Amino acid sequence: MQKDQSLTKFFEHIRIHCLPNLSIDVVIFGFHDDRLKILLQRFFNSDHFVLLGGYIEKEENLHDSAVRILKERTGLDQIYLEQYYTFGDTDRLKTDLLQKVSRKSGADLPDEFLHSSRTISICYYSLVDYTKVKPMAGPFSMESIWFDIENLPPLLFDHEAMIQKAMQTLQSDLDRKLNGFNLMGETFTMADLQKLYEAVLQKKLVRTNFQRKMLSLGILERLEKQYTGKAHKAPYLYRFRVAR
Amino acid sequence: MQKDQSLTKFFEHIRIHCLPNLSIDVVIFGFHDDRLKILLQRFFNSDHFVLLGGYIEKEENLHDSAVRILKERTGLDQIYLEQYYTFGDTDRLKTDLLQKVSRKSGADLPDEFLHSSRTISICYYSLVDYTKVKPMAGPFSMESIWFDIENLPPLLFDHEAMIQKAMQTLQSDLDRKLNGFNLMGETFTMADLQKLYEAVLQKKLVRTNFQRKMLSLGILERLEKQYTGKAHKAPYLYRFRVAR
DNA sequence: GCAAAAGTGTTCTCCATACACCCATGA
DNA sequence: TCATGGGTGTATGGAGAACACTTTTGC
Repeated sequence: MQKDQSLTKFFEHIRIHCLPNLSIDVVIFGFHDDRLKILLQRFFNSDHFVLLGGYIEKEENLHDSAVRILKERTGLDQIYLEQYYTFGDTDRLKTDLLQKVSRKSGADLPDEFLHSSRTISICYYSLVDYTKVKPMAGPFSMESIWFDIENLPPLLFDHEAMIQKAMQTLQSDLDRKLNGFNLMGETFTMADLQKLYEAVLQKKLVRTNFQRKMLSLGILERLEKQYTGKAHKAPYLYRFRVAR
Repeated sequence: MQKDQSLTKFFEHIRIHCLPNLSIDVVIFGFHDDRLKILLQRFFNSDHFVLLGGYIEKEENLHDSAVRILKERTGLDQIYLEQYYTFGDTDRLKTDLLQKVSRKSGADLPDEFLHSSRTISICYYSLVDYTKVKPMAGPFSMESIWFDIENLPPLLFDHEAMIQKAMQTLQSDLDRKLNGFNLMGETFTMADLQKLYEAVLQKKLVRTNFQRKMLSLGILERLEKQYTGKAHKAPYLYRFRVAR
């Protein structure tokens, strides 16, 4: 494996072209099987995971940087991204745990990681259409995996706190910014939408009132009925009316 | 004037002890004469102003850094601080304007400013008791002045956008976090409090309903009446009931 | 007593909740 | 015709808006 060499090259590239002491991490939310999911990448070959992230090029706007990182790793364009917090505690990298994990997994981490200098991370959360994401490998990992928000694997650094704060932000943004729609596909039933809201807010909602509330927003376009072959009334499909 | 020399020393100190490419800026809100105010510092001897800010020491937590900067410049301890956004566009320093202002004012700015490298600024807003602030001089300025939010002076960099976003954040935080109280003194009348809310939300509120709403929160303690000598009913004084 | 401001009571509307009811579908 | 889920109607309660009313104060 020439992992070592390519990683060294990677870090050299970062050192030359990117801002020191800074990184971007992105909490990528998706929705599938009635559950809210987060896309994480395995940290080398360990049993720990981390958020997708990257570094900021010297001549690149912050937001553009987050967009680029996401595009590189998910193949997605036109992504919904929201900056929500910047994490900068001196002990946020938890290097003790990092070294333990690295030893245990036999990963041959470069010094840049094991004794990494202080890094401040600007965090974004992103809402994506789960079905459209094609996870791609990153420099620290061969695989990216979707995890249930309820059932996350062990995480490195302060990425658990990042996810928690992203979740809180999403919850309080959901009604105000109506951005939950970015998690859905092109068309969907009212039941789908309700399940999404329930997954984000982590509580049950009353079906009939939810329907009225959504319709009263005036942003849904009712399409034809969806006949599923199930023994009950066929639900309407809806689409988001694009603001013009 | 040995401004040049001390500034050079200051920047050398920064280069050694602080993180490169990063800064902190703080929007300091106060309330006086029924108006919402912001504390700004004159940029050298120019007619332009900037937010109070500073740099992050290499071994200092982000929040601690903001606290230190505020304490150095206002003398305040126990300050209400909230991180709200990180600004990082490549053109945010608006160096064209900076150079023009510098030439016009005859300020002899060090190269670090005129051709300053990319800086990403982590922004906080702070709510302080106006009467307790004793503005102190900073490295770039002799004077700090309170300005009406409605009547700000010309600003450098992207500090106008920072203030605007801080204002939006404060407005939407006001009801949810009930942090407006940090802008008031120890005791106050209901009319004082209403004027504060009106200044922040920039709209008139209905007196009678405002009173009921505030009292129903259960966080106000009613004290003795305040006899002002005016020819009308004396209002009660209130104090914030500290959570125990 | 009067004007001005503070405090309280009352009504109305709106929205969220809760729940009853009917409708459509396929077995 | 029955079970299941989808869609609509309706009663209720609480919060906010609007406004009438009373109380207190110093002149």
